Amino acid sequence: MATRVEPEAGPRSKRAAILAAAVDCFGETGFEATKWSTVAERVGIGQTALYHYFESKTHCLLTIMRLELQRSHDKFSETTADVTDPVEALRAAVRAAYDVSDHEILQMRILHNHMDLLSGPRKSKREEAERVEARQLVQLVERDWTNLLVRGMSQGVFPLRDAQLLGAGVLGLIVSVWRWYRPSGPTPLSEISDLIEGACVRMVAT
Amino acid sequence: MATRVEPEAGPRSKRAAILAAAVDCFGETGFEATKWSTVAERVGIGQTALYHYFESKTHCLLTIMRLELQRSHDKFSETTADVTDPVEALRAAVRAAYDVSDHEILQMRILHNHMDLLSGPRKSKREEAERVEARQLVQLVERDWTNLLVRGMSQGVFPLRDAQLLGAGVLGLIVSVWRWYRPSGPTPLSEISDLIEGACVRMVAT
DNA sequence: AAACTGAATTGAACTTGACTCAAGTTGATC
DNA sequence: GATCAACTTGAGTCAAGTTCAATTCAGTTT
Repeated sequence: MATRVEPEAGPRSKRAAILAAAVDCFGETGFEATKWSTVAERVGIGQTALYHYFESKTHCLLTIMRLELQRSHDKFSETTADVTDPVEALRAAVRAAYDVSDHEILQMRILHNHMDLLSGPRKSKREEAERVEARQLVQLVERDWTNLLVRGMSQGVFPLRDAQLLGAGVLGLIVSVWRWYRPSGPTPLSEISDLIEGACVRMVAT
Repeated sequence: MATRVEPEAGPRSKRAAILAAAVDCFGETGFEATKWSTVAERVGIGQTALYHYFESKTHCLLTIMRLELQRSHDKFSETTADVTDPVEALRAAVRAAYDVSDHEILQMRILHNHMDLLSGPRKSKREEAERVEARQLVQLVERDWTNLLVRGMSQGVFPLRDAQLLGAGVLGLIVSVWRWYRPSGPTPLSEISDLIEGACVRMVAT
């Protein structure tokens, strides 16, 4: 496990502040709709100072996406590591997917609203580096879910099916929520979590 | 049911050609990545001629989205109209959702990659009109699925659950495919359709 | 303390691509 | 062949992202 070192070292670096502000702006206003200069304003620096930390607005977006993917994968691993029963592991994984802060909800929204960015190659070096890394993390997360299903199937707990396809389905079902969910909305996240948890179990274990 | 009259009347109108070209470009290259002028080129007209038909690039996108939503709703209605058994209706609806041409696949991709556009209001009149109409169609499609579930639940065929939330889940699961599916990919759409059909039935009817 | 260093920051100019406008062309109809 | 609406264009404007050379700042060396 080579843990990446985020370049946030310098004590007067505003990288973290920029990322936080960008998540707020991109998440609430939308990536295209938010002016890059607005992010600078919110941090309290000039527009051009942003380019000291990120090569472009898109580079910042890709970084946010990669960080969120990393977080998702890590949380999945932590949560399911010590659960042997496949059904319980599945339940725990779904619950973990919805055990998130408001800020993380925004990151989810940003991530899934811009997944298409990961398909085509980018022109600049650093953007492309982030894209490739994010792309790999997507595959890693997909494999996380596939493996969970494979484990259950080989134990005879889940009926045999195309684990990869079904895993994509489960994952798709879970993340589809971030398209429409708003913390201010009428349905509490806990209720959603419960319903999706049940749905996933039925989908996989029936 | 007031059926909208698409302004494609004039015999030398290139509106349909523009829409078709835009679907190809936006679907393959992505909306942001494709230059508006490229669409004009592909149709064989000057860039400014586009503005005779669409107020803006975004207006064209919103129109594509609305048309696709209309198509989805119509297809759902046609398919489920004469099926009384809820389980069979559900199966038929899922199958219909994946019974699409290559061009329609692109439209799906475009639609679901830009759903977020429908949340915030637009500045210009015609864009806003398309947005509102699309927004209503989204709700209509959601209601289509919810009603299908409600019908099954009240008949005692489906266990009682939050039909609206479960409907959103089913719909989310189905459309999540358009994020990653490519006709050139390894998995044929028929296989995906079968797996999702089964998954939906288990999710809802178990 | 003065000199030095690299990180951080800035204002002004540049680039790109969406969009506007005034003027022109085309084709159906009378 | 005159008229009118639909359609098309060239020559621009404008907004927002980006580049770059010059500058400030904080910490380190001498």
